[in-house]
Amino acid sequence: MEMQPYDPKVIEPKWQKKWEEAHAFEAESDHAKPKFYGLIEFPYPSGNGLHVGHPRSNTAMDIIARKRRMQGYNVLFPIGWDAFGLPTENYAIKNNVHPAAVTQKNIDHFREQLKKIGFSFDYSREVNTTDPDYYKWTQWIFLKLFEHGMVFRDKTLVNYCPSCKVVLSNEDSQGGKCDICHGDVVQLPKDVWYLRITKYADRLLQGLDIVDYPENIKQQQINWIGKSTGAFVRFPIAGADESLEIYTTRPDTLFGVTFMVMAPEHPLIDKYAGRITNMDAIRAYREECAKKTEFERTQLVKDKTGLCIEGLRGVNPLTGREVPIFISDYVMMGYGTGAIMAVPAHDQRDWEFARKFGIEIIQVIKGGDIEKEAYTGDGEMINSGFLNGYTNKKDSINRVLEEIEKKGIGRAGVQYKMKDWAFNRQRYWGEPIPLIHCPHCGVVAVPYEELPLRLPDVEDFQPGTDGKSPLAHIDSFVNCTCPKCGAPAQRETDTMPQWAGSSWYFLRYCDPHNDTAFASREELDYWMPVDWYNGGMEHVTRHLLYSRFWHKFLYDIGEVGCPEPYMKRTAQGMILGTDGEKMSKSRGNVINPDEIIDEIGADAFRLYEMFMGAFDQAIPWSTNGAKGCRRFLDRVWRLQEMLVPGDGYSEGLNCLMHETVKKVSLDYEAMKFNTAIAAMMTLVNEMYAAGSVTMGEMRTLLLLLNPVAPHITEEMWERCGFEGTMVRQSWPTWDEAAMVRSEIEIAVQVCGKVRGRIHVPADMTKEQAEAELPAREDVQKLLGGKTVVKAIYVPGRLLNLVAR
RNA sequence: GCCGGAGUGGCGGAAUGGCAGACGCGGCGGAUUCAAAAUCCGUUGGCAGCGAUGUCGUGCGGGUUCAAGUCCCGCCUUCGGCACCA
Repeated sequence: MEMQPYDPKVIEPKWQKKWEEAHAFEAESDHAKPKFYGLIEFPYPSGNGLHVGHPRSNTAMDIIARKRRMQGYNVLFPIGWDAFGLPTENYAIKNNVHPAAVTQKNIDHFREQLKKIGFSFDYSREVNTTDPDYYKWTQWIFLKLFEHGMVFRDKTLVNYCPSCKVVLSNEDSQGGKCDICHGDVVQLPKDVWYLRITKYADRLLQGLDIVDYPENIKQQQINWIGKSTGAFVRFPIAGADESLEIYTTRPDTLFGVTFMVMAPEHPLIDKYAGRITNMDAIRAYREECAKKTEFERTQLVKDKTGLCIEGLRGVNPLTGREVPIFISDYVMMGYGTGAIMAVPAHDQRDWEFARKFGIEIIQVIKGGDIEKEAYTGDGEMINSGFLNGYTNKKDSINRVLEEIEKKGIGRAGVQYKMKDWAFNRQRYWGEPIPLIHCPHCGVVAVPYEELPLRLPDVEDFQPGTDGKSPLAHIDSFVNCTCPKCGAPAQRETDTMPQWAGSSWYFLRYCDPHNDTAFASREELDYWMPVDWYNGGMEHVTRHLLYSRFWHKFLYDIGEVGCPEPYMKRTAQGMILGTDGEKMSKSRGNVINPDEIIDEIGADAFRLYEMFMGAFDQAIPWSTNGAKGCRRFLDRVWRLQEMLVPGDGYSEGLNCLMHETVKKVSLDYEAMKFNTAIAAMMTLVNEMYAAGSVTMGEMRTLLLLLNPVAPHITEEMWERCGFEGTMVRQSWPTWDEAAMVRSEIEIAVQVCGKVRGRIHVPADMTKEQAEAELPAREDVQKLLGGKTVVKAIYVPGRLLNLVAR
């Protein structure tokens, strides 16, 4: 009988429908079972539809989730939509439609695309951040943060994107570029709502010790948090009743201070404007600095600019020595105290500044050549009063800190590069911030029972030129009464950033339909923490940090039971265009997943995305490579023609079967999908070489391949007449004993070079082999008359003969 | 400048210190076909040789070792992240 050819267009929809009807992938309510919570970053449903990067991340977790089900776990593998955000809002403005309508359309399109790839998501737990039933709880958590003093308003210099017309957090403006439109960000003084993430800086660092993240992700977070230890020291201002406080990591160099520097925006300058004799020049310099873009300020580091503040002098609190105070934009207002003590002998930036302005350089640590550059190494302390003779940096820092505290001129302290999270956006398509401005009571929280505070319908989503959110123009939204005193009051009109909804969505998945809590504690305690979270590297210093922060806060107020949300994090590499460049519309190198699936089927598409290279590395797309994966599935399909009876493994394939089960099982766990698939390809090649496949061999092969290629394996499972569907079969096991061969082939090296191969008994010991093998005839032949000095036998591998 | 990766055939990439190049793509030869596609079989790192075989080969220069793609020291190139962070 002629066998039907492999036709994914028929079998893929067939099985997708069957799975859906059987609710095959819905998490079970049975809390007695061991659980596995696998998570992928929920997508932003953009108008462009799915790109080939989504399936790479999703397939990887899908493989793990499917394997876990077969291992007997109760698996939660959810999906949802991170749907607030500017691209949708901008599209809505441009096309004159409501963002909610755009969002719904995009979500429907995404869901349809994901279903076509056969991911084993639990669609019954879908969440959507723009759904009022969801953002009610985003607002609820915000109010909890507010209640606990974690929300504050401050007028400071903030990152502002003139093109998107929004204030951005530090995380959203890395490198001085807007994260949304990639345009230049400017610094403006603005009144902004902040979340006190810096209060959690230390905890966010410590938490990294108990989680399983790749080292580079940990490092990036550590660098972003940027903790440094040092000291705050007050330098009295000569002739005034006030001090200029500085932060330094090198208090041991206090005796080498020859000047001080303030940031251009430092408030003390205005306070003493009357005493400063060159205030006009100072004002001119400040204006010059304000005009510089982030790029100019950071890239032109070679040439330091600045100006001496005439009429203000600082006094070194340890030596009594008077030093000049400068203003310069190499000191930032946003870090430390906005002022520094300058030690040109031992800090390269101070050294360059001193050289330019002809300031004295006093060496206090022996070493280097301070005529050429600052010496930042260790050495014996000199010119440093009570510190003279100290040779250990730690000791001298401890000694000087002791002295500073004794004299009451400062204290030890820490600083972080991370800043508080600028949290409000002047845009429409986000969660309304549930706060009310009352003329009598100040800022008042919207009562919990009034949540969700819904987004009002508006005609015009365009942000105002006045820097206000579109909501500010809706009187019916803005005007309200104060919940405290009943007086007429006004609502906050800014919305939350896109990162708000994604900071806790993994909690909602645990209990997505709960309308009395964001999730019940019982469900949270069962499912949390997330066992395995896969996503992209671009979220390491944004979403990953923000959500850890929210989670730790919820933990502190007793709402969740675990201190870290994600036990294990992995990250996939980016898929590049066939030209090796990042995919982009403008380059015209975008691969459309729909077209690939249409051509080779979803299973081959999944297979190729996992096979193309190391999972965590960037990799260019290869059209032929993808076809090769389809070819492999065709070969698997045709194995049906070679089926012979037998539940076990045939003698010739027995070893390889066990080896492959082991290899594939371990490689999936390590996300080494490429080598797992290679092992299955080798097995299939050997089956062809053998000319027949037993039922038992077929069964195992289908089980191993199922997580990667679920449709074809289900279809073949059915055609082979195996029981049930594959979803809840048991994962195959291997037997180490079965993998031992009686005789093995090893390489023979002479002086480290391979000269030939011989067969030896597998159970030969090292001693035995080294004593007996050199004398063997086939070994002697390879020696070419040389005399063996030493023999080294590596069991199962090789024999190396050192010979003369 | 700092932090973290990566440099291996024509290409994507494999290799607990132990036979470099698994697996796939591409190429070449053959079978099948009227022909092509598809499929199947064989072959495929460079150089020399009809051949067995020899020889050179994992970015560069040293080193450790019986044995180095892998470990150590010193560089180069490249990608990603941060960056005047006191």
